Formats: sequence, structure tokens, C-alpha cells
Amino acid sequence: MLTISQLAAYAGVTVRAVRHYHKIGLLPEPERDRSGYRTYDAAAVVRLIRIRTLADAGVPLAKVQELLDAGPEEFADGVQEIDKDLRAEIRRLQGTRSRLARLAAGEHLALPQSVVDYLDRLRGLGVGERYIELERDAWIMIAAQVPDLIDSVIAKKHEELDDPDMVRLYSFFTGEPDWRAGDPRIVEVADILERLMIRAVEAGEVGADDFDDQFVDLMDSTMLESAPGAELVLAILKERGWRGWTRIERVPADRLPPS
Amino acid sequence: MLTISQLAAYAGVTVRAVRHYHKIGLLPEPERDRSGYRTYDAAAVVRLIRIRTLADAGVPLAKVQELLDAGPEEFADGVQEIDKDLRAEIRRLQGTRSRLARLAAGEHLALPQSVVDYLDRLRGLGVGERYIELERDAWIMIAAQVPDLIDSVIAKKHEELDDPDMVRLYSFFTGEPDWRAGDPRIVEVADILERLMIRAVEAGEVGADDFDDQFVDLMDSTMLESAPGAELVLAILKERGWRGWTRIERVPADRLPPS
DNA sequence: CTTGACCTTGACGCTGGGTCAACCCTCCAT
DNA sequence: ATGGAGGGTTGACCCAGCGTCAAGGTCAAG
Repeated sequence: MLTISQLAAYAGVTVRAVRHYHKIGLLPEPERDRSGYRTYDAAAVVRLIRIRTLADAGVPLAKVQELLDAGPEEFADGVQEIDKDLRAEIRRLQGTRSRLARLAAGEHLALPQSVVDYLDRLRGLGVGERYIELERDAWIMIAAQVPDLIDSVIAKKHEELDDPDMVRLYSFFTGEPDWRAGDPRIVEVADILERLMIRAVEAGEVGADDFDDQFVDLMDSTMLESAPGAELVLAILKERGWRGWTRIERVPADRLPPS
Repeated sequence: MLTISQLAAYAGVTVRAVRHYHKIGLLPEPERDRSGYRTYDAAAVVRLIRIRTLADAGVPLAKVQELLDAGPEEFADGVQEIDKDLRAEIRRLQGTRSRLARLAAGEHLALPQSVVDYLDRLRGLGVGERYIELERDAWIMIAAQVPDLIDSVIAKKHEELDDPDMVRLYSFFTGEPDWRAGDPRIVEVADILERLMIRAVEAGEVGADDFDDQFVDLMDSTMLESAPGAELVLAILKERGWRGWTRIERVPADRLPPS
């Protein structure tokens, strides 16, 4: 006959755990000797080891009880199910490992790969790190609000970057992004942007996107919030008869303000 | 700006969890809008996703806080450590899977492989299943009390089984193990056992074991508890001048009771 | 007889939130 | 303007699976 600590040690559990199993009725209370000590037999060892095998597999104790007190085919089914969960858990941990490695490598897990690639392309064009951080934050906000649109938006952005004028536009954002009203470069930016807009209108791309108004508003306001100079550039373009940013519109000539 | 549910959804957590992180100071409380709603920016998204990445890896939230607020080399070390734990956990789960498979196959995980092999050999000799269960339980009790001796004991048992007389002895245990005083077969068993003992004495094996007295007592009492007929056989042998079971002793001739 | 290692019951603590409850804010359709 | 849906807010209680005292009774050895 065994004492509780012998039983516990052999099964690889603590004495406290064994008593817990008694309390919840998972392991039957054994006989006591004359001094009140519990005395265990081989059946208790077998049961306890089964309990641990299942519990180690992550099975809640209540289900362990069900399984151990069920018929053999029910037991086999349950074990099958548990094994499936174990395999899934192992895969999950492997995924966690790779995410952890990416986190340690300094990757921004807050954004889908497409956006990361886009930002890398900007960086490759010589765009300053401070501006890229602004863009990154803006894309995070957009991705958080419309996660399923982000890939198609980024695809459009990539197309835009195929245009050398657009590349020139971005190169303005190199270095300090602290634009101030009166900076003469703002006019240069506006000139480039206007050329791009004209080309877009000529190519019939205006109004050709599949995004709804609400989303266009989101893009515009996010970009305006993040890029301080954008407001000033937009003001100039507005004088020249343009409206919009994400979606370009030409204001009718008769409503143009006097230049 | 994001609401709490947008933030939570994007990071793949519940609103409740985000508020929990605020309460424990893991994620800073953001500004509120005029109606008291929390408004989140991109930095919160980044921080929350980092929290989740670490928490998914099983890191307790208190340590997550430490890590995120620490320097880069401390962070890298911590991640290294976590990844080590993850690998260990994956190996543990794979071990659990194999134990689970053995459990489902009806194996007795309560005994080391050596004992299982020994019992299989008995089964192969035609020993009855009921007796084998008795032996199994006895070995479980012994293994639980002296786990590091069990392998050498079993090795001795295997040697014994090389003797045809011992095999004959075991074959008596086939079928019902309910021995009763007066059963003539008990004398047969005693005869065989005596032959074995004489041979052991002649081979100089008596007293040649490396086990201490306490352990010999344990073996004897366990076997006597489990095998009901053993007592009767031992009584006959005692009359013939033998003592012991695990460790054989020849009682000096002058102390022999009259036969 | 003492000492130290066990045994007993009982109660509280811990992680990481889930799950109400009770109430406020905003927006949209009527 | 009104009512309802669908957000948001705090607060309080609840869970598993034990760990960790606390406050003693028992056993074996010296």
C-alpha cells in the first residue's frame, strides 16, 4: 500500500493535486489507515496516471472524468478528438514561433505584407524615414477600419508608383516633413500633382474606382491627419479647380474662383 | 481614430481584453472623445498586436509589460528565452501525443517498459490473464515504492524464466488463481519451488543479491498480498526448512522442525 | 523524548479574462 | 421628437487548476 506522497511522486503530480482530484470526485477516496492516512492500491496508480495523461493533453478535468467513466468506443472517439486538438495546438505554436521571430526582427506585424512591401518600395525611392512612419501609421488606421479593401488599395498605389512624376512627388517628402505655409516647394508639389491629375483625367481613370464614398472620405481624412503639408497643397489645387485626393474631381469651369 | 471595438477586432482580441489591459496598465488609456468613448491611434494598434504576439506565446502579461518597456537587447534576450520555451512546449505536446496513443491502445502506462515486457513473456508462457493482472498490480506497487530498482529486479526475473522448472511453476498459475488450503497441487508447486531453491543454493546464488533487507521485505509482502496461494506454498516450504521468497535462506538443520 | 518528515483539513490567491448588469451615447427611420 | 438598434461605459462576480500558507496530528529514527 502507498501513501499519498508515494502515489503522487510516482505519477508525477503533487500531493495537492491528488487531494484536489479527490475533492472533485475524479479519483475515488481510498481507505484510510487507523491514523487517518489515505492508503492507495495499484488501481489508484493506474487511474491517476490516466488522469495525468489526459490532463497533460490539455483536457479539462470534467471531461477527463467523462472519458474515464465512459465505454471504450466513446473513449477512443474522445482520444481521437483530443489528438486532433493537440495537432492543431502544435501547429499554432509553430505559427506563434514564426510571428515571434518576425517581431524580434523588428517587423511590423500590424500591417499586411502588401502594405509592408509598399512602404519598402517608398523607402527604396529615398523617401525619408520620418515620412514613412507617418504613412505607416496612416495605413494602420485604414487597415484597421477596412481590412478587406487594403490589398486592392495598395495595388492601386503600386500602379501609381510606376509613374515617374509620382516618384518625383514622393521624393519631396524626403527629409523633414514639416511643411509650413509659404514654403515655395509647396507650389512645386502642387504642380506635379496637377500634372498627375490631368494625366489621370485624360486616361479616363477619374471616378473609375470601386470604392464607396465613405471609404474615400476615410482615406482622405486619414491622409490629411497624418501629412501636415497635404492641407496646404490641397488648398493650392483647390484654387486651380481640383477637388479630392483619393478620388479626383474637376470642378466645372463656370464655378472656378477667379485666379 | 478607432473605437475600442475596431481596435479589438483588428488585433484579434475581445473588447473586454483591451479594457483588461488598460486596467493592469499594459496598454495606456487613450484619449476620450466628448462622449467618453476611447479613441485609439496607430501606436495603440502596434502595441496591442505586440502584446498579443507575446501573450499568444504563453508569456504572462506581467512579463509582457517588462519586455515591451525594456531595451532592445533585453527584449531580444527575452524573446530568445520564450522561443526556447515554445520549442520545449512543442516537444512536450509531441510526447503527450505518443503517450495518448499508447493509452488508447490499452497500454499500461503505469509500468516501465521492462515490466511490460516481462508480463508479456509470462502471457506468452500461457499464464492466465487473471494471474497476470495480480502480478501487474504487484509490480505497480513495487515500482511506485522503488522506481530505480525495478529494472534490475526484472532482469533477475527474466533470468529465472530461463529455467524450465520456473516455467513449469508459472504454468500452475494458468487458469484460476483461487488456491485453497488442501489443494493437492500446492504440494506439486512446493516440490518445484524446492528444486529451484536447491539449484539456487548449489549455484551459490543465495544471498548474492544487492538489495537491502527493507526492499526484500517489500517484495515478499507485496507478493504475499497479491498471490493468495503463495502463503500456503510458503507454509509447506517452511516445514521443509526453507525461508524467504525473494531472498532464499536455508534454515540450519538443527533448527528444523520435525517433519 | 525530540526531531524532522509526513499526513490532515481549510481557506485564500493567482491568470486571463468571460459573463452578466445597468446605464449612457449616437445614429437612423419614422 | 421619438424610439430602437447598436455601439460605448463601469462594476462586480465567476471559472479552472491548482500553489501556498496555516495550524495542527502522526510516524520512524536516534
